This record gives sequence, structure tokens and C-alpha cells, in this order.
Amino acid sequence: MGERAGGKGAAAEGAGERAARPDLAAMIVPLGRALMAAEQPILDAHGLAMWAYAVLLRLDTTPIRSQAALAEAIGADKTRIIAVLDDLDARGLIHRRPDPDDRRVRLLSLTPEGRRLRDAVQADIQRGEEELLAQFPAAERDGFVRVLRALSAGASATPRGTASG
Amino acid sequence: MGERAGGKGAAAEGAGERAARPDLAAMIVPLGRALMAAEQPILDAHGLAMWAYAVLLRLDTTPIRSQAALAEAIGADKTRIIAVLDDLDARGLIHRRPDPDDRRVRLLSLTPEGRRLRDAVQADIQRGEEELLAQFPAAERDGFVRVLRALSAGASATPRGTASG
DNA sequence: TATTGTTATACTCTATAACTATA
DNA sequence: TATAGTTATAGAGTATAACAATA
Repeated sequence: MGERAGGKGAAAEGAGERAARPDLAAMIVPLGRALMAAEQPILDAHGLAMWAYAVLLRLDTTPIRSQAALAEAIGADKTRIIAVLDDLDARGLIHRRPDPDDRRVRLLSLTPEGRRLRDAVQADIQRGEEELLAQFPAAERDGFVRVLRALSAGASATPRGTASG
Repeated sequence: MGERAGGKGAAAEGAGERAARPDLAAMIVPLGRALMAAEQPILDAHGLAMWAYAVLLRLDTTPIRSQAALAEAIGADKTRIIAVLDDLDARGLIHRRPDPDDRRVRLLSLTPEGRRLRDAVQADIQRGEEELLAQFPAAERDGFVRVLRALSAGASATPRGTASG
């Protein structure tokens, strides 16, 4: 890999050059872990597991027509969310019934109670997040969220299979 | 990002209110996964595992005096990095020798070759990241990296044990 | 035969416990 | 006795394979 010479940024030019900033992944991955850890007590207080919350979030966005589609949408394995759906169903937070048109697939939707719980939990979580962001100037904060949203949207477009499939 | 009704947080006040943005964790965690996936081919090309790269990065920052300290610094378990250190040592990328003052602890440092490899890999990785960021206006990009650095620094300050530790 | 959901199994990653050596 | 490192073991999380129901 010899020449990183003429390039634009040339993050590490000479032998002992240090990079101008840490790698994005090296910052984002631990930060993600920390944010999840911060969410955990809130989820615990509501008796929701992390994947269960992800399901409630996704169902609220758009009704989904099969469990496999839901699983893929939240980046989970289809076998992994079954127990989650069992629990949510038993607690009356979601509807899960066979599609009359094709009784193999399950129609998944949120019950009013599920929506209420989702809203309450998300309000709690985002309240904490806003406190975290409040320490920054509005312009930086705004740029952060804007870029994050765009990168996140782009990332979820390439969930697993990648380009070559 | 928009002023919501009256109260401070109140992200979702009424019943049907949708949040103004996705949860930070819901964006950051999948993004972290995607970034790691993007790094993987680069690491593979250099024969480095993810944790090995983390070790090289951390050793370059500051020489470390014990494996346990290194493990904690990169958010790993002390037992998990042993095989990693074995490999890096065998390949001549790090020095690992007993401290003469206390022969229980190992002094860990980067060899010149290890530094070269680290620089090469990081240059590759950050080149890709810069391409990713290039799509955004400089101001947003700047705010993003700035806030990210601050949040990341704050997060690593609370690695595991948390307050009551 | 193909597909959805489900269950059972195996694998990977990570954390805990037990052991060796130094102090 | 206490600590750093190592090894062995067990656990959580995840993915793969086999199965039943429906088309």
C-alpha cells in the first residue's frame, strides 16, 4: 500500500504522524454501548427488553406484514424476535394474527396500549439524550444530529448482504 | 431540531405524538455496526483482527504498564486480549516483557513495525471515512465530529462500573 | 415445490472461576 | 495475603439447520 502521498487529507503522512482524529468507528461503537447502557434502566423500569423496544419503535413507524420483514428492518435475525413477539403479544402490546389472504404470514401492529408504552419510554429516553446534547452549542448539535441521521439512513440501506450480495 | 410544546423535554406529550427524531442510540448503534463492517475488509487485508487493531491504536497513544490496564482502556476483558497480545508479539508488532521492578506486570509497547502497520491501516480506514463525510457541508461535518469526539470522551469516562462501582 | 413461522442445534463471543508466578 | 497474568470453564447472544403449516 505504499503511496498515501499526494492525497487530499493524508491523515498519516510520515512514519510517526498521528491521525488528526480517532477513527469514527472507534468513537461511535463505544458511544453506542454507553447510550444503550444509559437506556437500560429506563427499559427495565418499563419491563421492556432492548429488542422489544426496537420492535415497538418499528411497528409504530409502519405496520409490517411479516415477522421476517420486521426482523430485517430492525437488523435482527427472524428466529431471534419470536420470543420477543410472544411476550409483547401476551402482554397485549401488539397484535399478531394470520393474514386472511395468506395464512402463513402474520400481520403485526401496535395496540393502543403498546403505543402508549412506546411513547412513554421514548419520551424518557429522549429526555436524557436531550440533556446530553444540551451541553453543545445549537449549531454543533444540529450538525451532529443532521449528519447522524443521514449516515444512519445510509447505513441501514446496507444491512448485511453488502454490495455483491 | 425543533421546539416542542411547552415543557422542557416532553418529546411525546399527547397520545399519538411522534418523536421529532429517532433515538440517538437507535441511530448510533447500527451505524457503528456498519462502520465496523466497512473496516473489516481493510483489517483482513492486513491480517489484523478488530481487537488487535484496537490494541495497536491504544498502545500508540500511550505506552501502558499492564495488560489489565490496556484491556480496560479499550473496553475489553483482560482475559480476552491475551491471545491477541500473543499474536501481535509473535509477529513482532509489539514488545511485551516483564517489568524489572515488578516482574508480575508486563510492559507493553509498539515496535517500529507495529507503528508502521497501525499507521497504514488507520490511513486506509480514515480515507474511507473521509469519503463518507465528504458528502456533507463543512460546517455540519465539523459539528458532527466535534460533538462526537466530546460524547465519545465522556462515554469512555464511564466504562462499566458506573457511579456506584 | 416454495415460503412463513417455529423449534432445536451449534457456534461465537464474552465473562467468571480456578491456577501459577511473583510480591 | 494480595496482585498480574494465564488457562479452563460456563454463560449469553447469535446464527444455522431441521420441522410443521400453508400456499
